[in-house]
Amino acid sequence: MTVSIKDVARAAGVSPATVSRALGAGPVSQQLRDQVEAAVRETGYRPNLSARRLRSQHSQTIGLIVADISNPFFTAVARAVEDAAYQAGLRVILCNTDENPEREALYLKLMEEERVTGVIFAPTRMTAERMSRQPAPYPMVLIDRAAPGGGRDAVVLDNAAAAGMLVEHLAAQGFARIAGLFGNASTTGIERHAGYAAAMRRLGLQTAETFIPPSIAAAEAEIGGWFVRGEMPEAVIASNGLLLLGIVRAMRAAGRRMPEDLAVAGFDNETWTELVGPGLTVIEQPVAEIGASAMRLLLDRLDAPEAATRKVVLSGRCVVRGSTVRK
Amino acid sequence: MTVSIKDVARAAGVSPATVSRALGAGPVSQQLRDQVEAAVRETGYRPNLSARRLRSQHSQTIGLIVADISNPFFTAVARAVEDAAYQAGLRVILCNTDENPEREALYLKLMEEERVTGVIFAPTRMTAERMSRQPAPYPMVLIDRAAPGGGRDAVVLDNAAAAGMLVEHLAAQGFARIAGLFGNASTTGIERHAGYAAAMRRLGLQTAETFIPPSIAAAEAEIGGWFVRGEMPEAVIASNGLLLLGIVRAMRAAGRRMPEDLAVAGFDNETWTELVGPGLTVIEQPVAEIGASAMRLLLDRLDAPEAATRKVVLSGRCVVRGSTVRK
DNA sequence: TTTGGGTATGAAAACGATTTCATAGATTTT
DNA sequence: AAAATCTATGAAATCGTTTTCATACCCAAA
Repeated sequence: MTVSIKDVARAAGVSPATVSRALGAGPVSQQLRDQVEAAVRETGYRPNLSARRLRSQHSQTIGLIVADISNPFFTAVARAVEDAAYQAGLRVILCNTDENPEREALYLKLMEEERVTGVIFAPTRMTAERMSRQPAPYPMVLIDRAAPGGGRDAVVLDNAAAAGMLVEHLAAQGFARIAGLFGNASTTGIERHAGYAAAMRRLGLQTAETFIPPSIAAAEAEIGGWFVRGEMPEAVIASNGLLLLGIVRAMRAAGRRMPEDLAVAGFDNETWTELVGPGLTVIEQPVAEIGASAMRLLLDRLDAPEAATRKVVLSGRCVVRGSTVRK
Repeated sequence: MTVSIKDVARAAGVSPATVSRALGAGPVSQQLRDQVEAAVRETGYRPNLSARRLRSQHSQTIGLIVADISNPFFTAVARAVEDAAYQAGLRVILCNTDENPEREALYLKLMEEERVTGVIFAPTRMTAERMSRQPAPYPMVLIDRAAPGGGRDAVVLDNAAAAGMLVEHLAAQGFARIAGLFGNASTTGIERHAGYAAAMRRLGLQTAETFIPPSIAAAEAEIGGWFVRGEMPEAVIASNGLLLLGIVRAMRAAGRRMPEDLAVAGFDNETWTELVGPGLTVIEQPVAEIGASAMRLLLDRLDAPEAATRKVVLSGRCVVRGSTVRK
């Protein structure tokens, strides 16, 4: 039924080995090369990647495991990774864990069974901790969230500094009671909180932090509660795009205005952040550079499996908009 | 180096065939089954999917080729497809073409080489036309955009009806000069235009349509031009999320208000549409159902390769918000 | 002229699993 | 008790490639 390299060999009047060499980079005379090419067209031959991978023992494939494919941050990073991988002649298997440790384990195992060359992975906090202890069965680069203790190659944002930038900007605008809303599932939430707390302390301000699950609904409920109970800060920082969205929703529902009723700042410069209300002040991450750096680290790791682990820390950019600027 | 089924067999004191059967569904005594299980743990064995697929001649994998992974419509559909595929014991390879026919061709070929069981595909207009002529080398279901002439299984929105709903809603609100902005790369743009034109004719109104590339920048430039030249309609319909975003941007840049200066309606109920200005009136697509239906069609097709092709047409829902409601 | 070293090619082994086929033993039927 | 049927297991073939190994040829060097 399916046409194999043998059929092509027969059609071209050569041996299977020659077909393989002609299709690859082997030494084959121009004449036979042409014959093979013609036979391929004639027979409609398509190489079988499973057979190729099995025999040659390398998959030319990397895995990219992200926490949430509907988060623009990850789609942007994925795009950069794909571009770089394509340049290097590698294919990418994209997997989405939905921040679910079970699915993380599932995909990590699957990558092993696919015999991937390497993996780029954005783990939940739980799995990140495990990562720093266990050795991986394949080269791995962590993105967005690093393993505590740093036993792994990683590319991350300078989360503490970025959170500090937001606090300082808000303080400079005259806000003193600055609250923080942090995701409790990833290490970024922890780090951003640390940066927030440090900056507040530096400025002699009192912290007011809340850790919640990284969902729109959780943030909306939390802020809604503040309104109901009347315990309002002057400003609030959200540690990711989902929480930011929840805050905006809650404010609309309650008919409050930014920044008069509550100044709002957050992370991730998604397309819509410039369009709601007076525009939202956010930290913009260098998404393309994160993806490209991760790929670089992975390729380097393939060359030198035993080299010391490296951690690339990139800086965010503070995009100031109306949501934090007093008129 | 790598541990194979033979190593497990040796460790368990049985033949490789028995290991294979124990791991799969073969008839094996409980005692040997336990021995094998212990040997697997002991050796750290992981099956080699390439070998398995090569021998068993089925990949248990489907391809999902979408036009733009950063479009929430496609991420939502992808999620539904993945869930359904997982239920059916199939894996999904997700590919992103960026509306680029070259990348479409690349991935279609790759799917062949991966020997996928089937493919779910959202083609550009150009490729959709080719699809209706050429037979596919594997079962295929089109989503979002159908092949003209309908030689393929497909799941689509009733685009004409949906566009008609928007026109009628706007007309009912008292808008008469209703312009339309349509993407020129996909069949959806064409169909939505047809629905728009038909509804306008029905209502005795004059059409004013523009076809542009599906990008934020293109829409922004187009609308910006209208403002500059002062040739403003009362309302505008955008045929997809990107164009809608461009319109909103142009209006903010020019300091215009919705719906006073221009009523705005569009497609795709993305999270941010409820948050900008007075909220945007949009057609909400049944994304989960689209993904689930596509998977259903594909599974049916696998069962009955020669059955007549089917086209599932789903209805959109009109979500009315402030951008089209006169106060 | 003989020898040596490339070079292009084919035959056959190998990759790691599944599956067919054969067989020994247990169980049922006559 | 003999024959027939099942059942669990192992040996070996097989999937479609790539890669080693052997070989025949050609050309340059001795």
